[in-house]
Amino acid sequence: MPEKNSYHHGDLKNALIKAGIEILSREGVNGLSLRKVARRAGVSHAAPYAHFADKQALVAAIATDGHEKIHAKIAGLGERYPDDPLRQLVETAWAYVEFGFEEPDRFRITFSGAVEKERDYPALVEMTAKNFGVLRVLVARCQTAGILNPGEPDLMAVAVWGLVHGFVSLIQEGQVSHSVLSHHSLWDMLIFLLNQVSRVKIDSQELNDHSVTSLAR
Amino acid sequence: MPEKNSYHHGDLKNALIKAGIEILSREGVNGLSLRKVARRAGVSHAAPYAHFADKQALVAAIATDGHEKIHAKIAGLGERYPDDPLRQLVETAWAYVEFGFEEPDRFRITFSGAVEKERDYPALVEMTAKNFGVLRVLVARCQTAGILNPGEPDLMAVAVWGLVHGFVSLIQEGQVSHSVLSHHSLWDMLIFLLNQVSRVKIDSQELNDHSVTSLAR
DNA sequence: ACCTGAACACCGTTCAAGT
DNA sequence: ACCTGAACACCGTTCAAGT
Repeated sequence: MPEKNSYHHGDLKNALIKAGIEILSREGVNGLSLRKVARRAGVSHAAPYAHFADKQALVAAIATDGHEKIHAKIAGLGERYPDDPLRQLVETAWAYVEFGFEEPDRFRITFSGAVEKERDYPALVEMTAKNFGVLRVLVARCQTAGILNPGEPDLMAVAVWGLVHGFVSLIQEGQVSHSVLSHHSLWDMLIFLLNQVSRVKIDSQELNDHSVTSLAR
Repeated sequence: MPEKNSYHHGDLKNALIKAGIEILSREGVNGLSLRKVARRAGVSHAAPYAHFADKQALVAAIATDGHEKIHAKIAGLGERYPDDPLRQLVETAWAYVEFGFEEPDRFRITFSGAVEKERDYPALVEMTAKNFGVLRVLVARCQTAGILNPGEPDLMAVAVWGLVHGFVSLIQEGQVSHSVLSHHSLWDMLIFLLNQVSRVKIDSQELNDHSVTSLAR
């Protein structure tokens, strides 16, 4: 779709975001540089400045893209599992875990503050609020159905999000000992965590399509 | 205590760690550079390489120091509040929250994976395990006392840690909306979270010496 | 054993100039 | 409007040489 004009790129902005995500997954957060991104997109190292104010702005765009990916994963769960808010909650949490383990560095940039001043990037703030909104509605629905503990939905949403986010982060950053990890699958651990905030017993075997066990870090 | 010999520093290694922590709190993670650290310690930019293999090694030393600070805060709570594991748990969680908000960048380096390969730094791994050990023992004690939900202590410790860690991280990285933050104090939010994993009702007013409300980010 | 100074490859950012 | 090339200040790391 981009015009391959020799001089003008056509859609350099999106090409830079895409190149940034690729470098991120290959070389990690520390390996991401504007000059590498430009090189990979086939332009000079000063070209990105026509589309992004600075490196932070590109990072913010990558973070926004990450939120969009999460949104695409969880937005349709309401229709896919109608009248089953528990299932929706579990699948939402699992989507979060999957994102964290499949693309750890992208996850880090998206959720773990690679962007210094979020409020300077309205698109990022908006996507963050959008995803939190989806979670809050889902949490409220689970509370009405007697699945989740009562309490203010905003706080309960923060609790559920924090629980899953902390879980993914701690494992990802190598804070959880190998012995704990070797005795439990990610799926079983997640279900254990969700049972903490749940009023009904969530059975780990209820659906075993999520049999991710190894971490190999 | 360090000999102020004109040429030899005496205890440059610790001086570099200290200088690094200071730069961290003044200029943030992105502002931390080996050359700045050397400058602040009053040595040439190549001098640190006599004590640290590379920048990662200095960062690992700073992270280890952060774990030591946390350990100093929580290790004595057992004697300070004997026969009151609930109180010990709440104070431990609060110490974690305090560390996160008083020194956000140091917290980030300590817990949020600034160190790429932890297993290359045995002192860091050891301190991480030590702090997790304190938490696990405390959690097990709370379970015996009927305060925390039952379940394997290792998993339950990960759940409690993840809950608090995720809470601190999400707020710190600006992921939690301003409207949620303006309606609840950090203390009340933490108590709400801990009530999720608790079998007894933890009263927020039980002790109100922790009246931290403003965030002003 | 501990530290310095020069050197190298890399980076973010700016700016006049080209298309 | 979009991109290039040179320039500047900064960084991590290495290494021969000094104390």
